[in-house]
Amino acid sequence: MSKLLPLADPVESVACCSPLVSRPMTADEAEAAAPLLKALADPVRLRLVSLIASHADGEACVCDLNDAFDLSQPTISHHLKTLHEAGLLDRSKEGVWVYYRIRPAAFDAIGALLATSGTATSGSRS
Amino acid sequence: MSKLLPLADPVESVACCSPLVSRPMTADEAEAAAPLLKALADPVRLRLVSLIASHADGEACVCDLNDAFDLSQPTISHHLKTLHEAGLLDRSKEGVWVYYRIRPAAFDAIGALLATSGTATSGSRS
DNA sequence: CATCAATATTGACAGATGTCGTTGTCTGGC
DNA sequence: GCCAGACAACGACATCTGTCAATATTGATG
Repeated sequence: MSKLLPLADPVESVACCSPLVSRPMTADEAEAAAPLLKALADPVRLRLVSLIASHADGEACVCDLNDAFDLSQPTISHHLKTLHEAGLLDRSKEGVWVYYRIRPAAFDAIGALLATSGTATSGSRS
Repeated sequence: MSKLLPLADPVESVACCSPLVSRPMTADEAEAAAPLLKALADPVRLRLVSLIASHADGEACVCDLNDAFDLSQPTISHHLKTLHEAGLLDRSKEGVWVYYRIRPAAFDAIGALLATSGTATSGSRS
């Protein structure tokens, strides 16, 4: 499920001038992958994800997140919803509080995507 | 340059419940990183990058790219400009033709970012 | 039950984005 | 010098997005 695109065979990739990926993305694959990146492509949401990831257990309460921004509560709530609907965050309610947790699989998928699109797999020394 | 955020010490990360990253992203870091993702967060641009990456040498002529889509030439040109301005693609003119090439460093940066935000570093088994 | 605190939902609005048609700018060939 | 082809820039337009204020919902508590 995290295999969005087949990478070219490692052996082949090492050779001088072979393509970076074995075949281009299909339109459907692109349509499926774009929403994940879109959800992440906002400074506020990036920080939200980062904040949650930097908490112990990779989960954080909305009340903590609200305080980290100068934005209104509904705005934060909206961004969290966006991330949740994209499948990047899990939600769980505990009493009055709501906790959001990083969903690792989604980030793995994006990682695979990027390794695919560019070169990021094994850190090219630029 | 590709180090957008410091990961938690590997040693610590292995321990049960320590944070995934050593510290959250700053607002400035997020503002800097978001445009890269935003440039990539579009189905057409994803396919463009993918198409270029799947060409030998990781470069492709605009004329080839235009034919792969049902969109107008100006639209493709616009998307290529977006990717170029985000630093994801390099441009070079050869006679009448213009070639776009994957810029690996930019993708490395995004890769580091994601390893940071989520878990994608070492393939978590979901 | 009344009230308060934590989140979500709704509605509104300015600004960004994707697309197109048209026009402009090169470059190479006649 | 002129024309045709490859690509970029411009202007227009509909849609999407981020934000807020106001309101609703839900759970704990007195």
